[in-house]
Amino acid sequence: MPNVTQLMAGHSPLPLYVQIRDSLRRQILDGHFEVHARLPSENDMMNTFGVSRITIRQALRDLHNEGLVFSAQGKGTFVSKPKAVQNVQRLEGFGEAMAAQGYEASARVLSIQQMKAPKAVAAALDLQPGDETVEVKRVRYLNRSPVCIENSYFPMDVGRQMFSLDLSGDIFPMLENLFDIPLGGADISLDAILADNETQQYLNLKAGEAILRVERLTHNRDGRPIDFEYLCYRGDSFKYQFRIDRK
Amino acid sequence: MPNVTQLMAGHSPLPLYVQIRDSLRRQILDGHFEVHARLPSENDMMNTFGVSRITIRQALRDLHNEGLVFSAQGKGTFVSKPKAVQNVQRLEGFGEAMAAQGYEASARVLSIQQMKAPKAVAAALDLQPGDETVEVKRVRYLNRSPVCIENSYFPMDVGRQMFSLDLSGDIFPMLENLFDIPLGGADISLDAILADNETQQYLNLKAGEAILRVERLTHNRDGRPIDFEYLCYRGDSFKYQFRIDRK
DNA sequence: CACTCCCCCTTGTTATGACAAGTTATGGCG
DNA sequence: CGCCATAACTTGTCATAACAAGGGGGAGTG
Repeated sequence: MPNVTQLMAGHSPLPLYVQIRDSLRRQILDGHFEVHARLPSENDMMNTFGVSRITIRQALRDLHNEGLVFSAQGKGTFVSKPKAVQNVQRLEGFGEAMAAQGYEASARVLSIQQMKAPKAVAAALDLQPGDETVEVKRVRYLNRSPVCIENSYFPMDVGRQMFSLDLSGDIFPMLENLFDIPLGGADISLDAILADNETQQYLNLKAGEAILRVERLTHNRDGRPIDFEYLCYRGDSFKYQFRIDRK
Repeated sequence: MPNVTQLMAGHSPLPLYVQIRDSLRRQILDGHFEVHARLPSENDMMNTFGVSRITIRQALRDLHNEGLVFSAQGKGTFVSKPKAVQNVQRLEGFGEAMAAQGYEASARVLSIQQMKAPKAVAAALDLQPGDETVEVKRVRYLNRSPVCIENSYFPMDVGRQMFSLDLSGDIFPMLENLFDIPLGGADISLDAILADNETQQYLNLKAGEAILRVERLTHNRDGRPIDFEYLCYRGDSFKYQFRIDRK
C-alpha cells in the first residue's frame, strides 16, 4: 500500500530521495519559493510525495549540504539566499561546472607525454619513485578567453589509453563512461602563487600577476588515486566558492 | 529493552551518533586502523555499540564528509589516506583550526571602528545602503610569524558589543558563548590577488607577492548573516584544503 | 585445472513508529 | 490587559524491519 506514487512514469532507476531532492532543487532554483521562505514541513512532503520521513530527510540533507536550504529545529526548513556559484560541494570538472552555469567552456591540448613521475606526483598517486606517468597539459577557455592551465597526471594503466582519444572535452565523464572508472571523492588544496613564464604566456598575463593554484587529487570509488592535477587559474577572473557548516 | 548500552557513564547529553562518530574518529587518528584498512561492518558496530544501524550510518556519514573514511557497496567502509589538514569541512576560525593541528596561533588588533558599510559588505550582511557596521582589522600570527590580514564586518547589534572586549583571541567562540549566537554555516569564496601596500607591510612581504584572498560570510543558525570577512593569506605559507565528493 | 554459478556478506535505500527538543500560537488566569 | 501555562506544530534522534544491489569466495561442473 505504500509508495504507490511514482514521480517518474514507468521505470524508476533513480532512488526516491534523489528524485525528490532534484525536484525540490529545481523548484528552488526556478524561484518557486521566495528567499528565506519556509518549505513545506517534512510531514507535508511525506504526503505530497507519498514517501516516508527518512526519505524526505535524506533529500533535504543533500540540499542542505549544497547550501540551498537550512533548517531550524522547531521552526522549519528555509530557502537560502541564492549564490553565484552553487553546488561546488560536488566533484565536477571545469567544463561540467561551467556548463551548469551557462558558460561556454572549451579546452585545447598543449601536450601529452609519458614521463617519470615528479616526486610530488608519485607521492599523490601512490607510485614508486621512478615509475612512469602520463602527463596531459591543457588550456581551459571560458567564452573563448583563456582562464586556466591544467596539468594532469595519470597512472600508466589509465593514462596509456589517453593517447588515442580526443582530450578537448571533459576528462571526468570520459573516465566514468569510456574507461568505466566510477569516481569517488577528491582532495583539494588551494594557494596563491605568481605566474611563471609559461603560464603568463598562455593566459595572456602581464608579468607578475597572481595565480590561484588548485591541487586536486581525484580517487575512484575504491579510494585509489586516479588523477592528480595542478590547476592554475587567473586570479582576476575566477573564484572558488563553496559552503561549510558549523557542528 | 533496547539501547541499554551507554557509551558515557551517567548522563549522556550528546546524541549517540555523535559519541560513536567521535569515538571512531579518535581511533582512526590514533592509528588504531591501518590506512585503507576495512572498518568493522555496520552490523558489527551495531553489536559493539549496542545501537541500531541508522545510528551507525549517521556517524559514518559524518566521517565520510570529513574525508576520514570512504565506502564501497558490497565491500565495506575503509580508512582514507591521512591528510595534512583534516576536517576543513567544518566551519572553524583560524585559531580553532590551527590549535587543532598543534600550531600556536595569535592575533593582534589593528583597529576597531564604526563606519558606513561598503557596498559589498552591505549586500553580504543584508543591510541598507548607508547603514553602519563595525569593522575589526586584525593580523593573524602562526608561530609568531604574520600570515594573514583579517578584515571583519559585523551588523551594529552584534558589533556594538565588541568595543569592550578582548579581540586577540578567536571570534567564533565569542559569538557563540558570550553573545549567545549559535552559528550555522558559512559561504566561502577564494581568489588570488597581489598584495597591496598595507598588506605587504603587515605580512612582511616584498612588493608584488601573491595573496590568497578568502571571502567568508558566516550565518547564525537561523540563516541571518552575522560576520563578513576578507582574509588575506600569504600565498607561500598557507593552504586551504578540503574534500568533495562525486554524486 | 579452469570456469561458472550461487550463496553470503557488505553497503544502499526505504517504511513505520516513537519520543525528545525547540518554536509558536492559543487561551485562561490574575 | 498582560503574563504564563499549555497545546500544536516543527525538526532532531533512534529503534526495528525489509529488500535491493554489488562484491567475493567457495562449491560444483566441464
